[in-house]
Amino acid sequence: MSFSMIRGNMESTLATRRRNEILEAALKVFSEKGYHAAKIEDIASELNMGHGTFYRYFENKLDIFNQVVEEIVSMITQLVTDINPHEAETLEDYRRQLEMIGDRLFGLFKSNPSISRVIFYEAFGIEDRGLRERIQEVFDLIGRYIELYLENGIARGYMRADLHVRETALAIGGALFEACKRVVSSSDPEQDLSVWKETIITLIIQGVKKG
Amino acid sequence: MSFSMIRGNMESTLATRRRNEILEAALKVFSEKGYHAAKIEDIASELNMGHGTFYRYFENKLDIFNQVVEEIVSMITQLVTDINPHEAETLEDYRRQLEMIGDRLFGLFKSNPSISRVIFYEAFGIEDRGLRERIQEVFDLIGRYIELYLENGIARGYMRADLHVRETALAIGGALFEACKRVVSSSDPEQDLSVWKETIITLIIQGVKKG
Amino acid sequence: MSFSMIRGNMESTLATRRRNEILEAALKVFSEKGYHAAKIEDIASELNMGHGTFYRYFENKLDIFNQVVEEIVSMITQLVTDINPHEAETLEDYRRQLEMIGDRLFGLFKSNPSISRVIFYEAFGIEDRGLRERIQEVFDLIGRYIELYLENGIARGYMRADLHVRETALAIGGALFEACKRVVSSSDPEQDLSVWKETIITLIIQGVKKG
Amino acid sequence: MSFSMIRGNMESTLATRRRNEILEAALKVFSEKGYHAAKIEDIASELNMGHGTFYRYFENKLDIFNQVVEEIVSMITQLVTDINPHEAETLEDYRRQLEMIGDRLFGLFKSNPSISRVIFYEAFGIEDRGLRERIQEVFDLIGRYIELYLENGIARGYMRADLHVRETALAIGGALFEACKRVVSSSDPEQDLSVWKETIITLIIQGVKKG
DNA sequence: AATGAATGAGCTTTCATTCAT
DNA sequence: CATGAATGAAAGCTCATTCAT
Repeated sequence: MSFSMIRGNMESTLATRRRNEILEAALKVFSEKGYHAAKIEDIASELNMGHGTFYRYFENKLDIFNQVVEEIVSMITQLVTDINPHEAETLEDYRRQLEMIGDRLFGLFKSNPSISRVIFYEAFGIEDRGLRERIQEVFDLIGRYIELYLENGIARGYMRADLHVRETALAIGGALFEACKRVVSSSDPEQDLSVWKETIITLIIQGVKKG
Repeated sequence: MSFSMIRGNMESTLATRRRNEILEAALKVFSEKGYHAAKIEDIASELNMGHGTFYRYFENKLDIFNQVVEEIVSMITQLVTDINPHEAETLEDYRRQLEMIGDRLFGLFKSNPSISRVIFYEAFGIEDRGLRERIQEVFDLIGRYIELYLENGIARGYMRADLHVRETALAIGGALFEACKRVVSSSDPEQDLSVWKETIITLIIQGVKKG
Repeated sequence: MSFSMIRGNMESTLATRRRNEILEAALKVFSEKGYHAAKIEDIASELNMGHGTFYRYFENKLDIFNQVVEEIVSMITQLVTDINPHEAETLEDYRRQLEMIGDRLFGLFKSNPSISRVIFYEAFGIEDRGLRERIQEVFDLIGRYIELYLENGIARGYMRADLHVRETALAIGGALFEACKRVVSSSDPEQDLSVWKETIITLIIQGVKKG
Repeated sequence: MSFSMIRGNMESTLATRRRNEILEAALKVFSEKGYHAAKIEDIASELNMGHGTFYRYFENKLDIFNQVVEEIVSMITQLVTDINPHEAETLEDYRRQLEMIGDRLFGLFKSNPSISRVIFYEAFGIEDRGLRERIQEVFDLIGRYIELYLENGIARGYMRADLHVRETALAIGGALFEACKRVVSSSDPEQDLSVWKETIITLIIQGVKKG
């Protein structure tokens, strides 16, 4: 699955197609080698392309990495904001929403495992304030959405009113991302996905306590 | 708090003391600039030391980063393995253990904030299989310890027997690390720490469900 | 004033017209940015023309610079050779000739200030023996013409017979070019031009000595 | 003759000696190849030195060129400001001063012909405002000194009071530099120098007019 | 004829590492 | 042991030139 497909980009001049190819190749190379070890040459030869060509489409190495991250960020954002946090009227509804999000996030990462490697690992090694902030933003966004779910649950009366919503949301986010990482690198992702979904959802809803 | 102090290293020839100073300086520099932006020169001048001297104590740049990470890993390991997972006889005991771990982990990261920056962020940007695995190991170790707590809880009968212990443990780990990151970078760490402890513990034990 | 106008080029196929446009644009760009900083792309976009087109009219970058210089050289040559050094029968005639040359040279440089910037400054930065020699030639040509004036003056008896004509001619050339540079870059060229003409002519004819 | 000798630099740590060697080599290379064609590698191999070493002593290519120019500028400045324009009481004194300046300027350029090539030719091809201004400054300085001579001559009564001193000074400067260029590149410099001195001085003092 | 996408030689610059002092 | 001058591999980036369309 390519960036352009996911974005539903229908217009595809030769130039934009080329651009997307390079973006795709860069994602692959960055995820395999990491930002610093990746050479522009590597990206270019991935496409049997002269490395000078790269610079017709992107300013420089940091520029393309930013854009790769931007693509990923916008995919995740779309995926997260797509579900209405206020819809869930019961705990059961909520559980279904959680499952849906898990499926989607995992679907995204599985469609192109490079995405998870870049967003969860490689992106942290770059000393660029803007980039760091952009990545923080997406994690924060997810956090804020989880907050909305919790607030909705509290308002509807099926969640405890004394929750620290922000912290609880971030904690759930942490657990969620751990699940994503593990499932993506699993040897039996389908099986693991279902176990993880059950685990996360149960943990969130009931905790570990008996009864 | 220095590495050597934490490790309780009593023997301190001139050479080992120097080594520890360099390790300390390297931790600082790596955490401030990141692995790639950090120059050997930076580490050396932190100690008003010729940068050639560096190579009398460490093989090369990757070597010292590995050792910095190793120090951190062993601190965390010690801290985690220090508590006996089988001691907690009741849910209340367990809650106390969780609090203790939270305090300790946070104490470690707060004593030297560079530690958290390196272990949570900088360490990911390096393309070195051995290093990656070493870091994964420490997260896995923590996961395994949390597993032991869960198994103990199940055996003692105060936790649900149908938990996927491994996955639940990793999920808890994910939430825990998120908490650590947030508290460390908080503007009011003490206040936040107590909120986070309550949040995490409540989430783990009861989940979000009302009642 | 364009190159073609000055050369009085009447035949103008589409191709030669295009060629002249490019030459014109190149003069502008070279004078603004200097040879090395000027990109073929810059010249092309000056004409809203694809930069590939450039190579239909000129061999390469050095080629067009040479031709730009050639145009300038031939303008100056024409201007200088246009006056007959043997016409001046008296010192007064000579003074009038000098004035005329000053007016013309300055007129040329003022009609297109790029010309002076290229010939006096940019042309020196290029490492191309042929080009250097071509430029030297035009300065030498002017020198030789000034020689002819001097020889004529000596023959007619109104100049000192013991002049080192070659060196005196070159010295006068040096003073003349300095005047050109200063007038061209002056904030009040008309005023400066008349002062400079008087200065140069007086210096040449009488020197600085009183009486 | 080296930069350091001329500057009378007595202190010569290993570092400053190295620096001067590089400056010297750079002067040679820049004068032979021109700024743009000169590679850092060329300067380095001139000294059988790794090209990385260059960067221990100079920021970058433009930096060293600036410093080469700065050395030249300060030599010329020293040489020019060394003679007191108010000393000449008679035209004969003035003539002797002119001769002295000619000898010195020529002596400088002859001691290291690269100097004249850099200051008269190569320095013009660089697109760097600061550099251009610095070079203009030295030419202007010489102009201002010549002005002082003229003003002194007028005050003493041996020069015409109606001279445009500034313009006359610059014109003389133009002639003077032309002489320098020619003598430096002459095949018989000694002979040419004496002819040129006589020519310039005669031209300045008497002009070309008979009687 | 006109175009501009593609190319890669060629440059500058950095910095981990070495080693003579 | 300590030093820091020297090194050169290695990478990013530019832009004149080519050539398929």
